[in-house]
This record gives sequence, structure tokens and C-alpha cells, in this order.
Amino acid sequence: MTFTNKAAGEMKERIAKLVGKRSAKELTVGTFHSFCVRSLRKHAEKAGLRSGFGICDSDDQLMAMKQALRDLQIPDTDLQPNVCVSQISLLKNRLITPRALRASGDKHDIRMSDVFERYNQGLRASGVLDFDDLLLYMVKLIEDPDILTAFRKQYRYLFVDEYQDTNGPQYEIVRQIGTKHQNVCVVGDDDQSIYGWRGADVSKILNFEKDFAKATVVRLEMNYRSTPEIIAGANAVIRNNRQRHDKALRSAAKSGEPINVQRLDDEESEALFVVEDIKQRQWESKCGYGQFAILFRTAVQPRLFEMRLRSEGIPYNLVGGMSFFDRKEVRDILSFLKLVANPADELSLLRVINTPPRGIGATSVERMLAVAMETRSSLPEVIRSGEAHTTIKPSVVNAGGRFLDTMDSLRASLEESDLVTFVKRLIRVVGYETELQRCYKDKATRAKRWEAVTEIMNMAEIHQRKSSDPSLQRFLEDVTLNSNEEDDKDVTDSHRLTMMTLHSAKGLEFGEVYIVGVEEGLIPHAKTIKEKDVDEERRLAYVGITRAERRLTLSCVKSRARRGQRAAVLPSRFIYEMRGKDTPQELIDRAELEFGDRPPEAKPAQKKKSGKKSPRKATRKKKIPKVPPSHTHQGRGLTGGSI
DNA sequence: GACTGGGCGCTTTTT
DNA sequence: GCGCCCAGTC
Repeated sequence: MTFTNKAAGEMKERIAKLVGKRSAKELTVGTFHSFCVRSLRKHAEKAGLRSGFGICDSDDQLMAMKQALRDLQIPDTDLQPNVCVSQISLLKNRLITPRALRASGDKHDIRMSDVFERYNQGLRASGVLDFDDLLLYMVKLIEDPDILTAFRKQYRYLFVDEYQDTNGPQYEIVRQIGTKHQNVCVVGDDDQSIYGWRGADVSKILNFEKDFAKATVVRLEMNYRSTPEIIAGANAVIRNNRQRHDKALRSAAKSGEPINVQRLDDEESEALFVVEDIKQRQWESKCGYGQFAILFRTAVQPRLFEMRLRSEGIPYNLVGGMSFFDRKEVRDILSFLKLVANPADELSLLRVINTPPRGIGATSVERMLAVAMETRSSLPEVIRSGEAHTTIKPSVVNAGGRFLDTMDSLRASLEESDLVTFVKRLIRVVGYETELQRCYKDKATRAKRWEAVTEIMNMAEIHQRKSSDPSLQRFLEDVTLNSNEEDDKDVTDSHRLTMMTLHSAKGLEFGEVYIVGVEEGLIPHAKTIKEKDVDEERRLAYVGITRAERRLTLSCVKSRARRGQRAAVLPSRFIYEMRGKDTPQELIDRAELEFGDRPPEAKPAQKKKSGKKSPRKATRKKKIPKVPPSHTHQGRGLTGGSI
């Protein structure tokens, strides 16, 4: 079991190298999520699911949540849909049910529990599961003694990678299947726990010895990856975390370069510096660009680097960040496909019911949903029996019926042809190209939008050629579960530079690593400073630092544009920690001031006229002076120095 | 019911 | 700097 598809792929490769391809095939290797999907499909009716259940991604989740909030007549100024999505995800990952939540009696909890239930109902009505449900339904499935016995019989040895990231349901699955045989091997590092926000529970790894009494513990403190300089930096940072297994890595490598820290004027200079540095290093070392990685905290950061790399003609591979799958055209086409695969998928139906416009507007949809709720029927059923309902216009019923007919006949034609032909036919039948012409008068943007559509055809082609199961259902599954991985050809490509988030870098290694934007507010992220939960950010920095084999460069800037406004920023406290220095109190105070909920002391100097619009913004702007001199002129300090 | 323009709020990380 | 939502207009 792994946590990412990338890790699963690598694991498969290594196993094949060890035991040969043929034997490797007998092992089940995959993420928890894909393991659960497969199991749930196999035992669908026992799990209380239709075998054609769909999987909804984060965008669908958001739509479902908005709908749930509308149903409950909660204005989204009151509870933000995206906040609700993440809170409910967290609850699911902690195995907390709506009922249990309600039991606390807290007013907010009770309301949240309503939202929780409504949201679940919406998903169920659509016949879809969200990512968290995949795990939850699996836990429920193996409560059945017969099924559990079968699983225990089939999987007599379990191996879990990155065990510190295990959440409640995942732990439950491992425990249920593994307890009987006690053949459970896990690998993990509490210092690399960076998924607390999605319910990962470090206590699981700390308690492993209790759960599996016969366990042998092997400590791996010798590091064979990085130079002593890099390891020293990593240790220096991580020891500032109080709650952790006390340990310190030792490097087995020979001494190398000191860690390089650069402070640039702004993002632009940062990108320029990093790319120039990489260019030069690559030229000197004569190695491919594949040994370089640029790591960042947030998905918006890579933009400038991309532009720079492009103009320099340096091949790169961007992992994470803004996804191709977030594009409107892609989402539309996938919704059509999902609807074909699963007629009950209400979320997808709602998305495309009026795309291209066919005379079914928002009000009509609202009315039909209301009828569906009243009569406890589904949206398609309401449309089909439309004449009976006086509130809905006949024209809408007609148009809706025709749309459903189109989907039905597409579904009926599914068997006739291969996947690629089918996808092409669907795009033609729904008239998507015409729709693009209608929406985008500009030729260039239209071409770009169409490109995304053809990209789906390409993906279908690749799937058809490579997958053991070229069905539509499997295609959709792979797409929703793998939406971050492009194609494996890029990953192994040794002359491409890698750009990725710190999160997705875990488990990987690169000869030379650049961590960019190492500033207060970014690493540690503003939100975590606010919530006083900087430890996980420190672990994230630790993960980033330990990705580097030979050379590590950290960069930060003096000012950065945020929300379209430029503001002075400070170097991250982690840079001070890494140099073995105390973080200046001044910096901590300033970060508190800037990002924290309340100012540390009273607010004397600004009771005057604060523009009524957004007082928060106004105070903030006033309170951030230029970069404090004590940090800019630090002798051989941060500017261009090494440690 | 579709379209357009202005205002608003937001940007953490992933399966 | 962006996309989303809403209100107003055709």
C-alpha cells in the first residue's frame, strides 16, 4: 500500500527488479484508494453500492456541497462551501459520523452534521463516492465476517509505505486484514508526517508496537542520500519540533558543498536567478536536467519559473499545480462520459444539462430538483414523468427528455465501438465544437480550448492501448484517481527538470534541489502561522531539504505580490533555524502581526478613520513597513551567502 | 432563458 | 490576477 500513484509505480518497478516481472504480477501494489475501488467493485452489492458507482473529484465535491448548502438554505456567506468540504473530509478521515458529531450538542457541530448528512445524501443520490468514502465503504465492507476472512486469506502479507500518513480508515483496513496473520511491515518517519490536514494520524506509527505486539523495530538513521552538510541542515531545522521521536540522521556520504541561501528582490529575480544557476550548473556538470528539481509550497508559484524555463528552452516536467483536469472543457466532456457510464450521476447531469444551451435554465433546474426531493425520485425520473408536474414548463420537459435520449442512445452504442471512437462520437453528438465556436469568438482562445478537448481523445487512445481493461468505466476511474500524473514517459525522462510541490516531492530524490519562496507566510504558510501549527510546516521543510543528494539551494525574496498587491516579506524562520541561530523574536512578532488573528498588543496608532470597506486590509497595509533593516543587512547573513 | 458587466473573495498542501 | 456570483438587460 502506498499513498500516491507515483509511489505505487516506483514500488512496482523495484519489486519487478528484485523478483522478476512474472512474480511481481502476483502482488497487489497500489494506493489505498485504488485498492478500495477494486475491492468495492468486486463486492459492490455487499457494500451496498451499485457496481457502476462513480468517483467524484474535488470539483464535484464542491458542487455537491454548494447544492447541499442551498438545500438547507444556508447562505454561503455563513458557511463557505470549500471550508465545509475540507471539514467534512477531515471528519470522514477520523471516522466521525454525522450522528457522533451531533452528539456533542454544540450548536455549530449540529449544523455541520446537517450539512454532512445532506452532502452525503446528495452523493448517494448521484450514485457516486468521494475519495474519503472509498475508504469508509471499504471499512464497512470488511465488517462482514465472510468478506474479511476472504481478504485475510488472500492477503497474508501486508506492506505499508509512509505509514506516518495513515488516517483512521486506512489504519482500520490494515488492522482488520493484518491482525490475524501479524505479517505486517510498515515504513515511516514521524518527522515526515505532512498530511495532518487530511486526517493523517502520526499516533498510528507511534503506537505500532502496541498494535502488533510481536513487532521488531529497525531504526534507519543512516542516510545514504545526502551530504553531511544537507543532513546537518535538516537536523538543525527539525529539532525545533518538540513532539517527536528523538533521532538524528547521519550521513554516509562524503562532504560536499554548503547549503546555499539566496535572497532576491522579487519573484522575477528569483526565477531568473534559479534558472540561470541551473543552466550554469548543468553546463558545468554535463549531466542532464533530470537531476535538478525546483520545489515550492503552493500551486501558483511555478508560473514564473515556467515562463523563464520556456524562454531558455529548458525541458521541464511540472507535477501538481494547476491541473489540466481543472479546465472547463475537460470537466464538461468528462461529465458527459460519466453520465453515460452512470445514468444516475446527478452531479454530472447538473453540470451539463444545459451545455450547450438547450433551454433548461437555472430556475427550471431548481424546480425540478424541488420536485425530485418532494417525490423522492431522481432528476431523470422527474424529467421523464414531466407532464405530471405543473410547475415545470413543457418546453423544458421536452428538451430534457431529448437530452436524456441522446445520452441513452450513446450508452446503447457503447458496445459497438472502441473507446476512442466512442469519445469522438460523443463530442460530435453533443455538439461541443459548435459550442466552443459560440462561446469564444477569438480564434486563438478557441483553438486553445479545443486543444484540451483533443487531449481527452489522446488520453483515451493511450488508455485503450495500454490498459488491461479498456472500458469506459475503467478509463474514468483512472482519470479521476490519477488526475495528477500525466504520462509515465515524462517521469523517467532523465533530461527534464522537475518542478513540484513539496508535498509531492516526498519519497523522491534529486541531485540538486532548489526550494523557492522560503519566506514567512509561504513556508511556514500564513494559515498555519495563524493556527499556531507551524510544526507540520517544519516537517514539510525537512522533507524538502532531505530530497537533495549533493546540493541544496534555498531562495527567498524581499517583496512578493499577493492578491495583486506587493508587500514586503521576511525570510522564513526555518532559514535561521538551519543556520543554527535563534529566530529573531522580531520576526516571529512580525509574522504574528501580519498573519495572526489578533495583534499581540493593543493597537494604539490607528483609531482614526478606517475606510469602511475592509478595515482588516487597511490596518495590514499600514502595519507592514519596508523590510526591517536588521534583516537586510546581516553581514554575511542571508544575502547571497552560504551556511 | 441567455448574456454582460461589475463587485467580491480568495489562493495550502492530495487521493 | 483570477474566477465566481449576482443583478440588470435584451
